[in-house]
Amino acid sequence: MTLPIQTVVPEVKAALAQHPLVVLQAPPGAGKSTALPLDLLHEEWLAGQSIIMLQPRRVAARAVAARLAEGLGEAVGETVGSRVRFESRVSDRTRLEVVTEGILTRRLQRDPELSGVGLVILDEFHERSLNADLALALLREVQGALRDDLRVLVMSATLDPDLPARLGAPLVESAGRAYPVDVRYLPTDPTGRVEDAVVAAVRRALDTDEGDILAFLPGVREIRGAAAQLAGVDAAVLPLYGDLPLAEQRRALMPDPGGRRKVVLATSIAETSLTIQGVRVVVDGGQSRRQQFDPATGLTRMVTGRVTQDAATQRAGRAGRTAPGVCYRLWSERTQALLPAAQPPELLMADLAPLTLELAGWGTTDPADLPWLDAPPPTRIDTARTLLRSLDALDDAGRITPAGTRLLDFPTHPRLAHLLSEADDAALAADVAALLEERDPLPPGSGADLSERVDALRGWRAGGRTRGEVAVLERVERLSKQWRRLLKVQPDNAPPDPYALGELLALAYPERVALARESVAGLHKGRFLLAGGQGAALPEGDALAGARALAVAHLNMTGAEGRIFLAAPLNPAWLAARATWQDAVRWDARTGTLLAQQELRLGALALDTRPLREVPADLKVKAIADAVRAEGLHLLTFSPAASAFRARVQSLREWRGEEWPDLSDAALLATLEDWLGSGLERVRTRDDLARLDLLPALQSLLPWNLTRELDELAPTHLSVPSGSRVRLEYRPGEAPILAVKLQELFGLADTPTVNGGRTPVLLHLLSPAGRPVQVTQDLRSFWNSSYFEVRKDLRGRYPKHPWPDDPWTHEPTRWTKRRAEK
DNA sequence: CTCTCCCT
Repeated sequence: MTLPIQTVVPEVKAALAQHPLVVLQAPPGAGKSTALPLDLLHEEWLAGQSIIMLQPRRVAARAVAARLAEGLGEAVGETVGSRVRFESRVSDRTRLEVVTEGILTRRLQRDPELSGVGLVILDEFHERSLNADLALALLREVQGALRDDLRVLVMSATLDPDLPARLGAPLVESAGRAYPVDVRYLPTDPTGRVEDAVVAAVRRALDTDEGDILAFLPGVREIRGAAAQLAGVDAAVLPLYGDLPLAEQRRALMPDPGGRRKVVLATSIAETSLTIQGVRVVVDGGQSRRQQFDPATGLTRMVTGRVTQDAATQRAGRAGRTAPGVCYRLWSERTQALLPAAQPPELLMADLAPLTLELAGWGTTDPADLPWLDAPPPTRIDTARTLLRSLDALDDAGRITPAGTRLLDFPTHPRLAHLLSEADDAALAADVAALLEERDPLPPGSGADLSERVDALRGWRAGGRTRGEVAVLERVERLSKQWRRLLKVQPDNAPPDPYALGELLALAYPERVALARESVAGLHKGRFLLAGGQGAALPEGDALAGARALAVAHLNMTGAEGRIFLAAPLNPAWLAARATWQDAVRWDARTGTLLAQQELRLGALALDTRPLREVPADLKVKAIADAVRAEGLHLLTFSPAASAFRARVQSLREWRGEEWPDLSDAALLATLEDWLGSGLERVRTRDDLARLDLLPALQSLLPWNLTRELDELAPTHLSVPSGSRVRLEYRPGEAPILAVKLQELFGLADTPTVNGGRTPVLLHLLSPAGRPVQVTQDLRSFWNSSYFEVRKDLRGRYPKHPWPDDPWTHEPTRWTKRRAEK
């Protein structure tokens, strides 16, 4: 029986002969992983060099290598080899090496030219794993700079019409091989529990359909709930998820030994990684749970969301592997159209500290320089750099340090690599690093103390009593053994010093060393402040609650306060030895006073305080300036004279340009230290602030050569015909107001001006009692017309004041008629 | 009741 891929093999060969980068799209069952690579081994352009094929999972890498070797009638390790973590099966004869993605990254670090390799195949590229994206970026850089003969074949199981164009690569398409699957939509209440809906659909399928049933749920909790509800049905109900011991996984994958129908309740592990025999019905609950990195806390957390279209297609396809099948989707056809097409690439969601360190080791200080398909977000890179600097792995320019280069020798997260490379007790470091990487071997509710886990591991390894889950302990021990080999140290089964555990954790999580908050009566102890500034609490009644200081390994930030799941006590003296005395000068907004002391600080933690005898002036000025910026300019009092000065200068800035300083609220706030600095040195309280005389400080902002121009162009007062000097009211952006009794202006034709004659004032003409009767900028037309109406209204009310028939010739006066006659 | 999946 020929495989669909075989019809396009000549096309793939021709494309690779001419292009360094080729995209192959082929659905599941085409044979692209298990047949095609063997056909490429003897191509002329390969020049006798070997092929590396990447797989995202270890199980898949081993299985694919086995199928390929079988195709040649050989065993793995001859022409076809495989290499995954903990297991290498290659020989001198190996020409095709199936490896997991991280292996290639390591190999590129050691040998950037990838000597002896002519072709790299990236399988399952549609998954867009972080390591696949990194591998592609590095390989394209190698092609451009070092190896123009190196070829890359990108293989994808789903159709992405943009991919070839975005890579500038030709596309080869192949058909797949699958039986038809009848997709039926069964909308359910989206506010209900997903396990209830799945259980109902499974019961229905047991009645109406034939064959085994595979149901998708978001996680272990929902799987357990559904399994409990299905306990009575006439079928074998089997859970399937990644953390399940291997024997139980096998029970879900194999036909039921008793010949009963199977109902497999699975997480997304059954989408691609594992194939279940005999499935004819898929029930898709429509949810999936994924990890998301939160740069604000440096933590990854689990997020449950809607399934994506490409994942739903994969899930449905599981019903058609061996015969025609049915897929029940527990949502509506309308919802289906609204689902996102695919998950974002892992690179955009993940913790980028490992990637950033790899790239620094590669010599790339700015990851943006690589030819990415989707570039890693710069803010995430910044977060990663901050962490890596705190681990002494990068310098301020983003270059890798000698200590950082040592971290790359440990194939694990840089945090754990730092723990391993800097620890005094290497045997303990190996155990702790392994425990931190694996799932908790102890059951839920076992408390947060790391030493309980170390005891469990060491007790089990010494052959004493066993606490915890053996399958997990075995995985932990396998990791620990790898670290012991690298560190050249023998295992140690003695009980460790608890403080030594805390110090190890502090190497990996420096921002999570924590100090107990002062306990408030009635509230439970065990609340801590982390050096990173976040608050976190131990579970109620935890044995660690009495500790003064902790090093926290695992926590979850749900609300304002995090929950601590794994930690070790820390000697407060150890913290103090790493802290530094710092002058702390702060404005206390509550009391409105300046607080000045010295604090023994480590990040957000203050371990001790002592009085500060002499307060450095610059710190004081900055603290008060920050307080004014936080609370607002109203903390200061602008006297009428100071306000008038600001208004005059601001008016001139509007009229004459930016040679006049900016005295707006925003500008004054931004430059507080400059113009008010020396004044702030004497301030201790909010009242001191309010009493500051701002006028001299504001005047200092005006260049000396403009002080005379200020008085000429924007005088404070104008003289009027009566002889009075009348105050002007300046309003930036508008004409200044001259408010004056109209009798004082008799005979004046032209409206007075400021700004060197360019800006007429706005006259507020007042009654003898000082009430405005007319607002005008045209005095001449006032005397000629409206004056007479005003006169008619007011003559009777103010008979002692002059109201002449001819305002042009009457003597201007500020007095009544009798006083004027005297 | 933190915990989908995976990797050096």
